[in-house]
Amino acid sequence: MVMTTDVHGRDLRYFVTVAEELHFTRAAERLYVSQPALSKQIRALERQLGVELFRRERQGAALTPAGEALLPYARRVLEAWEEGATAVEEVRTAQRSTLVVGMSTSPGRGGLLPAVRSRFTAARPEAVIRLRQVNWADPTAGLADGEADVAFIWLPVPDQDRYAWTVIAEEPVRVALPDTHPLAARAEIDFADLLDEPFLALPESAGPLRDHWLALEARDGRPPRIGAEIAGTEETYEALLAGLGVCLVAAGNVPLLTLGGVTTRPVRGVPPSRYVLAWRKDDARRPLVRAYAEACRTAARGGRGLADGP
Amino acid sequence: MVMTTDVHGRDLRYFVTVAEELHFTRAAERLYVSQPALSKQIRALERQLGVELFRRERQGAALTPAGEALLPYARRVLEAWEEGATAVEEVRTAQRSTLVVGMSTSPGRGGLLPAVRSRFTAARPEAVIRLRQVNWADPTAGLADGEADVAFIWLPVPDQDRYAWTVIAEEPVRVALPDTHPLAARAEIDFADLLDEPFLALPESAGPLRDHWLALEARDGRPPRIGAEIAGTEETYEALLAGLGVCLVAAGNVPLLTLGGVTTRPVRGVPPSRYVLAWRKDDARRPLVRAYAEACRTAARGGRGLADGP
DNA sequence: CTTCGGTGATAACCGATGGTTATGACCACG
DNA sequence: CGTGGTCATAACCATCGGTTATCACCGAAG
Repeated sequence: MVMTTDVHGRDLRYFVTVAEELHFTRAAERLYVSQPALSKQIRALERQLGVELFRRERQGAALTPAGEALLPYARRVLEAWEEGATAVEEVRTAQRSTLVVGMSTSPGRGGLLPAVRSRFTAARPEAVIRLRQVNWADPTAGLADGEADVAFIWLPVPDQDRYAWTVIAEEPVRVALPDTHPLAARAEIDFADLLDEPFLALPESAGPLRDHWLALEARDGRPPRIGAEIAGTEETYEALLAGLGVCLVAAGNVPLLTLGGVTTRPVRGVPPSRYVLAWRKDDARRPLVRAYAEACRTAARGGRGLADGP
Repeated sequence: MVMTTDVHGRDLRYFVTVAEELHFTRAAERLYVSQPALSKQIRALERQLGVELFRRERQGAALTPAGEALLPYARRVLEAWEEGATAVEEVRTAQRSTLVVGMSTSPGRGGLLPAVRSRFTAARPEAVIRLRQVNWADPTAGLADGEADVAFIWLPVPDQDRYAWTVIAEEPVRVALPDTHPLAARAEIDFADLLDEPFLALPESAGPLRDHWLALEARDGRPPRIGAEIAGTEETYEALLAGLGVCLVAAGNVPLLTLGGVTTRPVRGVPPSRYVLAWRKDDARRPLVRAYAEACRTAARGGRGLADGP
């Protein structure tokens, strides 16, 4: 196994140009460098290879056998790199013109998504939207790991200073119970009456959001009973039916759960939840992100006093 | 046309290694560089391409789509370069193990060449000798332009300080004439009697060697008449037959011309000529050159007091 | 024979690059 | 809650790759 040292693409480009011109000064002009710089680099390449590539003569240069041997490979190297750079460039532009929208569940809410989409597409006709449903284990719905560029999520978000958002809705909280649950008979429920109920909880990794849906701040320090962990709509529905526990749910999400056998009731004593479109602060300047956020504000009929944050 | 900037092969090697390890620290170890250096270089490559190649995560790194796209091309670039370097290396070793022997005419002289070859091959069995006949326009028989590594030539050599040599023979000079020439009747000729004869001369480019064979130093400042220029044995023979002029010839080269119709006679008043094996001083350390010179010394029965020079 | 124009090589210099070690922020794990 | 692993950052330094100015060389043209 021969150990070959690395080469700078520039040196090969210089070499090929000199090989084409057979003239250092002219090649230097074509390359927009000074002739001494070119001479030195070619010399360095020769030293690196341990062989002369050109014979310097009065009226220019001539390829040595070694130079002759190298030339086609040098061209191949440059060509391969050019193709690689182009391939990357394509990915780059493709990803610059597609926006991935993360969501934990369907946003629903009376055609919110189509409304945003049509506004967004009007502003950015060339852009492509990809929706991506993300497991509830990730409270940022894909923002954290770069899977999504923007995301429909519930506050609070962990790592608060890495994200910005605009509020879409502030919704009262209801409790979801199996029809068979004793409390299901009541028209409205005090959260105090739920303190001893087993709760369905988001995975640990959801951090403060898990606490939020357990209404930790309304429990006065007493730890909740966890009936099961849930990471998706269907899971939750099945867990409710199975009587593993109850759970809080935003008013706007109620339709996702009330498929039969499950009821929801208003809850007193729990603050409303805020549903937001969020993005990484790093991406705040990306045109597609800005455009989507703007589309979202207007679609949610901005001006109702809903604030951006943080 | 997209303008792609150059890339250093090292950066691609770093990239490929990280892509294989998916782990900066391990990759840095494999590459024998520090982890910060690797991080910085990858970052630089990403900045150059304007795109992230890896997503840094807790337990290592993962390729982004752009990185995924680049990887195969990066491998192709490295591979192409590896092949190119190998090709050059082959040329290098080939040329290091072949010795090109330049000569203006066949050295003849009773099997000199086979004797040198056998001695040389005994010392360097792996080496290959290539003989190369060079036009008389080049008095260094190919040393000057690199066509030959060693050469059998006549002194004086131009650019004296660029070459070294070992003397093979010091031979008396004769004059070659057509049989029909009046002077051909004499057994021996004074050079004074040749002063007005037209001479066959080497090309201008032969420099001092041309003057030598015109015996300029024996003419006392009177310019010679040039009957024709000659650049090869057959040319010379034909020119002599045609009566275009006479010419001086070393005793050892007489057999090359006396094919019929041409005679040679000893000349008084012209110093003997020295036939040498010469090489570029730059090459004085090359093993093959040294070995050939040594073989030449012994084959010419060194110790007869023939000096090396300069 | 000298001058002149054009070749590539060399020198002196300077900012950028690519490496080092030391350190930090972060997070998973006992 | 330390501890050990990740990658990133900082400060520093030698080398690299470029510049301009200049040289040595040689062929062509006065």
